[in-house]
Amino acid sequence: MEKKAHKRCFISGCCGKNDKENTHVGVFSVPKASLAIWQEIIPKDGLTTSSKICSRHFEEADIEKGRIIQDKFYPYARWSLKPGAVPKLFLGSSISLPSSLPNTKDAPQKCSSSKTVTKDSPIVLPRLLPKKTTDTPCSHVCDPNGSLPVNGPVTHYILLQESLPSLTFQNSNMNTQLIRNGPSLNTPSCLPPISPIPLVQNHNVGVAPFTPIHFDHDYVVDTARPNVPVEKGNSEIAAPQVQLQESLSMSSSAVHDFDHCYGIRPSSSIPTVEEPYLDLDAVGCRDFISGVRFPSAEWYWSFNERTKLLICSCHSISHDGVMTIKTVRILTKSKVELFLNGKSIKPLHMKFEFQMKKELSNILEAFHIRKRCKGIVEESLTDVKVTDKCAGIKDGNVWRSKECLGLANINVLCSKCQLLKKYLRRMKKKDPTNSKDLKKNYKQKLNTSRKALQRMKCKMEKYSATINQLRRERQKLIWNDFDARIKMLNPKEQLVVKTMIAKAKVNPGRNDRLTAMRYDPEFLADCLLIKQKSSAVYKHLRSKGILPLPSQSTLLRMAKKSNLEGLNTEEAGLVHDSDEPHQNTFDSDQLASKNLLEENIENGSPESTDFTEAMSPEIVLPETEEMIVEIYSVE
DNA sequence: TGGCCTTCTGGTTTGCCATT
DNA sequence: AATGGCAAACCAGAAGGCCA
Repeated sequence: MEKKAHKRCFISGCCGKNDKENTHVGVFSVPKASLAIWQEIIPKDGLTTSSKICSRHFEEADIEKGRIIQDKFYPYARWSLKPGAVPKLFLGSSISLPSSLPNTKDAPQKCSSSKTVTKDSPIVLPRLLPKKTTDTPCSHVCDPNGSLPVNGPVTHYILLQESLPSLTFQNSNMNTQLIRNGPSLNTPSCLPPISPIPLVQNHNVGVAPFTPIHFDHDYVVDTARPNVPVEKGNSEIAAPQVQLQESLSMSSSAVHDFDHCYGIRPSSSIPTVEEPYLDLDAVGCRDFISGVRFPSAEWYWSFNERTKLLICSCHSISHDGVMTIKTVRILTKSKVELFLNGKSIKPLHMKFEFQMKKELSNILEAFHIRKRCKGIVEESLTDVKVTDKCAGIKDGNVWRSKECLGLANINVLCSKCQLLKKYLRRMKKKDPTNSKDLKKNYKQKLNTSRKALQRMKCKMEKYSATINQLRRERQKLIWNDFDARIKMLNPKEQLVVKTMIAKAKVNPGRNDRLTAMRYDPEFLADCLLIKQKSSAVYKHLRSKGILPLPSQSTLLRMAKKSNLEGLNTEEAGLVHDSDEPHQNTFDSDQLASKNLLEENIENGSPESTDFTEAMSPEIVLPETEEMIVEIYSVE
């Protein structure tokens, strides 16, 4: 659909909008404020505010096509001209841009981009342009399938970075030809020589192809080895086996593959009797026992002719009703074995050999005197918890050693049970649950812990005081240095830093609002100036935290207040100290604003005709100008 | 072809809330 | 009560679309 003429560019008649290749071409209206300037620049008569000028007549820098946020470009749906932008390119009325002509719509649009003028070039006026170019609307036609013939001076090119590695270069006097995927591109000789990029064999990896490789670990994977029999030549392995075989009296011909070598000894419990057993008849037995004195009347002899067993026994019943049977068996003519309730015992400090009958009588006497080990009957030890490794056995409320000797020593316990008793007492101390006075122990522990806690608190207070003192000293040093450095800044910079510090001291309320923040009036005045110059910049500076700027409503209230107070600029803090040797960073801006205001006055601005008259409160000025007048009226 | 309307964008004003 | 902050409503200018 052909664009209507009134929407075409006033200068070239191009359509604007999107061309055939969907390349966006903006069309701008003539700003009212710039109409007079544009009429002077554009030689064609009849330019009105309703006229449209396409973007091809403006430099790229004058067109806002989007914004960059965090290094990412976000294009505007509608392009706009920057303030003060004027058309500079192809301003001749008779010229028609190649890609914008209605009758050359099929011409590729990319050519137009190559026909523009570089920024360093002067403004191209109509007289500098070719008088007649309509016959050859595009002097160089882009052929996407072939090479690009250049019939005229080419001003600039776009080099694709990703194409560089695959390019080869062919130098010539005038042009350098770039070959990329078949089609060749001509580049001017003015372009700097492009050094070929070394090809890297690794794909997409910046690693040198011959970088030596170092492994962190060395693994040797070996195949599974069969179970090899032990060779006889290996003495380290074979020796234990031989030893084992010898110890076990096993056949030496057998081959074994043992992991461990254990030596098994014969039991030592088998009594080795060197002397022959007592072999007496009744008469001989009577002769043997004659002359042996009994320790008491309970003792008596007994002899079994069949088994040739000669024993001397004693049955006694204790006061608690426990029967004890002590037996002395005559093994040989010089050895005896003692039994207690049928169990062989070997009490300490007793003899088991004798030479004379008197010595046998002494053995019986000693055996008679010795009392039976009663076991550990202490009530406090009945509930002691022991491990499985304990050598004691609990029978009812009586502890007894597994190796109880049967006969007590001096006390009522044998030596084994005596040891067990000590052990049980130790376990009782270790196990607090076995303690009767558990509550007492806990109280003692509690008191001990309280005392320890008190000591720790005292230490902590002492250390805290030390830490706080060190912190204060450190802070003092920091602030001294900080103050010294701040004083090196100019007053405006000091004000900014102080405002930042004040903002940092404010406790953020709900929603992180710094409602307790109080700005310096002078700082607020500067903020208002920034806001008046560019609201977008102000928002950016504030949102990004570049400067500690107040909210817009704050600025507005401040401005209103200053107006309501009868332009009392000093109270409103809008006046800069004229005696200040350092000029703040906005002085140049204020000067520019002042100049602009004066220009408006000279041009017959309806607000005022004289600068001094603008100070009069009767004259109603826009707030922004009023602020500027306030500032410079004092200066 | 000119004018009107819609849409988009940025700026301003207002009201409400929270904190000191 | 004073102050700061935020969000929504409102307004203005410019770009683009539509229509007689």
